[in-house]
Amino acid sequence: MSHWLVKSEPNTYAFADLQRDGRTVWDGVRNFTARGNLKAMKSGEEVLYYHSQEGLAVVGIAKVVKEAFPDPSDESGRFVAVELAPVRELKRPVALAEMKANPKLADLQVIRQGRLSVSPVTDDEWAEILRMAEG
DNA sequence: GCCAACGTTGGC
DNA sequence: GCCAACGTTGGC
Repeated sequence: MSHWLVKSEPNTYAFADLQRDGRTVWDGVRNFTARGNLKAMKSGEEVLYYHSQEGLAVVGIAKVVKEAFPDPSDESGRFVAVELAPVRELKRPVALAEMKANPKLADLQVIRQGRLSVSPVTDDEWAEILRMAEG
């Protein structure tokens, strides 16, 4: 099972919106690296939910409930979407600044490549972020 | 609000 | 196929 991280601007679609909706189509990704990551997601895999622009923290865990399919918002047919459902809110948000300050997370892809909206998280990184959130 | 980083587009 | 120009993202 792989783990992932997705970014969303909370004033556009916050984790609370996902909790309210129950599930959502994760569309609008227009970056080929991110597309590759979306295509690699398998049902049931868990995803860290990061708030960009405002919050700047991982706030919750979601899971993949539908694997990659053509992005309904993309007329070119080149991009894909998945569906995500909420798992739970973290006990405590883990801020980007904390992750940057943690040597165990030095290779976290979202830190190394800040603009990537969908990125993989290794098992060790996943465990470390959850430890930071929940002890 | 600014600016750096970087991915995509399009002309050649 | 290269590369300059452009647009967008996202942290600060």
